Amino acid sequence: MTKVENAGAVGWRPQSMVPQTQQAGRTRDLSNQLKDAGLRPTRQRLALAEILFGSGDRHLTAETLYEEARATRYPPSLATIYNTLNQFAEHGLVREIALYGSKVWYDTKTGPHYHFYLEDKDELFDIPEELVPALNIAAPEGTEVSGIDVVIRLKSRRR
Amino acid sequence: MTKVENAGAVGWRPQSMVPQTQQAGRTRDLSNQLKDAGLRPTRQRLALAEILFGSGDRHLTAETLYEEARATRYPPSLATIYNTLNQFAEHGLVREIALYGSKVWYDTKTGPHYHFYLEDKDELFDIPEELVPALNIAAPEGTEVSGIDVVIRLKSRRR
DNA sequence: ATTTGTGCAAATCGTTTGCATCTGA
DNA sequence: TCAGATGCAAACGATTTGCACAAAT
Repeated sequence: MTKVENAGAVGWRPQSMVPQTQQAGRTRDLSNQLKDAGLRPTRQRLALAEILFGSGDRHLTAETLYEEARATRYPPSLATIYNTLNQFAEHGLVREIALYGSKVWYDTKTGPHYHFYLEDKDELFDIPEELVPALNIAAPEGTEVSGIDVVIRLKSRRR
Repeated sequence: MTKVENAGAVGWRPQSMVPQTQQAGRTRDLSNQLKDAGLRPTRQRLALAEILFGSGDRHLTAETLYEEARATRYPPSLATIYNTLNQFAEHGLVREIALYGSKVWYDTKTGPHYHFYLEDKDELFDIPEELVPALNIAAPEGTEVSGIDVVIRLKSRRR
């Protein structure tokens, strides 16, 4: 990754958390959502926002998003996908997810919650709230918690 | 990373877990430890094993290990460092740690436990057992837990 | 004598960046 | 008008791989 600067956009944070006008995601709304987050609603950003926030919560990688976006009216270049995802993350519209050193995943659900990662299928999904016990671990002296990442890796039960 | 095959060596696992003759890590022991794990005790592997298991638990990246290994009698090439770490991981001598997309970390402590990651310093360390509540989350139908990764990110408390 | 490991350099993969060109306010 | 976006291709950093050579059994 090599992104020391942008280190502020990972995991959930107590902070901001822009209101996410899910559903009824008309362009108007998405446009405002972007503005509220301090981002200019450009064509490609709207295209991506539509994909990301148009329907329920999503878990995807830059590559996945790129593929989906190719079908839209203003398909962004791969570079723009990366740039945009980073910006969205910086502005709290999506959150990054910690996984093994390969690709970075993005989650449109920004609040605190944990994940299941299905190894065989390379799929990521939320762990239902009710299954998660509160994880109240005291931070060491002089530090404070900036985020908590929990990933439970799963494999299909061997026959 | 691009390592779909070797996907079996991550995180803690209920399985094997070769006995780790910590302390008193004489070459003899290390050599046997490697043999027990099914790996030929070559010079460079011994050099790495010495660094990894010679003293207490360690958390490091390929780069870190490479640097330390340069000082030994048979300094392995960077490629060998990577190959060896992968092998060690596959054979349960070390475990990989899930962090944000940059480098992969390795932990010489293979049993189940979680981590604190100090963002400012790019340092990783264990969370003391007693602070960790058991995380008993039921795996979805047709799957079984293959590993649990918990990382609590910390930042120095802002003055 | 075989099999396995090692080193080097080249190759890959995910991601970032420089720069000339567009676009939204 | 003009700061901010976008696209492209080149640059990058971490990791893997192909192949000729060396070492372990």
